[in-house]
Amino acid sequence: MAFPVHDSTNNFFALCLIGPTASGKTSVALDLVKRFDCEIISVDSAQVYRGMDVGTAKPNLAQLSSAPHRLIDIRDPWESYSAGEFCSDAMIAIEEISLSGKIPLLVGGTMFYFRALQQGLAQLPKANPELRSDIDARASKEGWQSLYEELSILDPDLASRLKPTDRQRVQRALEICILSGKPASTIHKADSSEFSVDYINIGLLPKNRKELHARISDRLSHMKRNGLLEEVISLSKLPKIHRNLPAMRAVGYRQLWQFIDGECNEKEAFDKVLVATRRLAKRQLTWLRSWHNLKTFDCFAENVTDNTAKFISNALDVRATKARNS
RNA sequence: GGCCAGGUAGCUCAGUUGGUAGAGCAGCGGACUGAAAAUCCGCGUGUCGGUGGUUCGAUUCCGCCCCUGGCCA
Repeated sequence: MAFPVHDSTNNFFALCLIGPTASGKTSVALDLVKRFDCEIISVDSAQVYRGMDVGTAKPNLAQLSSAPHRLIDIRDPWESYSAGEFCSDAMIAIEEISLSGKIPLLVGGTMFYFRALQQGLAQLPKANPELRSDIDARASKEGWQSLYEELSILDPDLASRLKPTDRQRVQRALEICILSGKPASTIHKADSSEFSVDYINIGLLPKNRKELHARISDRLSHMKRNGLLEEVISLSKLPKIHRNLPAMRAVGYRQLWQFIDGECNEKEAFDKVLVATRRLAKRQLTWLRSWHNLKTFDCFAENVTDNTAKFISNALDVRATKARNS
């Protein structure tokens, strides 16, 4: 990607507001937009899909018109999206917003996207749907163990770090080896392209898990009243949609689809949604626990926005001073 | 009030012919290079209702008490 070269103080920079599901990221972000001249880029693997509004807790139309979000509603639910596509879309957005004189504010909970953007992805071949369905077909005939053994020959190094049961990664690893003709792990080791963007990471974290769980439960009741089930039912009726699509495996959609298909009753389905949401939050917190340069704030404190805003002003001042002195 | 059944992990329950206990679900920890709200890996977290007694030893046997459900009054 063509990207202007800057010295360390003239780099583009961006704010990242990172937190688990139901931590109140959207509300803080909307407040920050009022206080700073920034523009929001969504970092959310589910909100990219059109028509998935209630279940992904997407900002509503009024919110979107007062604070436009980039990278929301950019795919149909029967399409797919990826970390790689996110990286290039986000880089373009960061560049455009910066050149327009505003500050990019990346907001979301898809930690893999944040990671890929900040640390870069290796130059790997992109996803190939035909090859993947070939691999799936072989797996259902021969079993994943046999594909894992094949990977052990093509890329012993990577295979040793994967479990034969981790079918998604085994598939991806095979895909890379087959498409590139070399072991995936050697490409991983090659330098990933670094973009010259400075990121200021702000974490919105619950000070105790119970409170987050309560918030998740309240939000699910709210989603239920707001037609979550109806949303999933109407999506399920679209001709190109089926339950194995990446979009339909998202929390909420997957479990309610089980109810629609008669695999459980409605209450059971909503209970499963609750559990799946808590586990999602737990995995997000695991990422965040070892995140580098993360300034964290209690997401349920009454003055979260003031606290984060104060931190941001301070960071901006430091930057400005540094730029002046160089 | 009487009779019966039960009280074991956060929940539903199993079990110990007396040697301080284990499943499922929930939960917790971790991994993460183009599906990531995905995909995997690991971990029982316990005054066995309370209190006396018998016993080397009681969650288990016995007495009393408390609680819950059912039946009879």
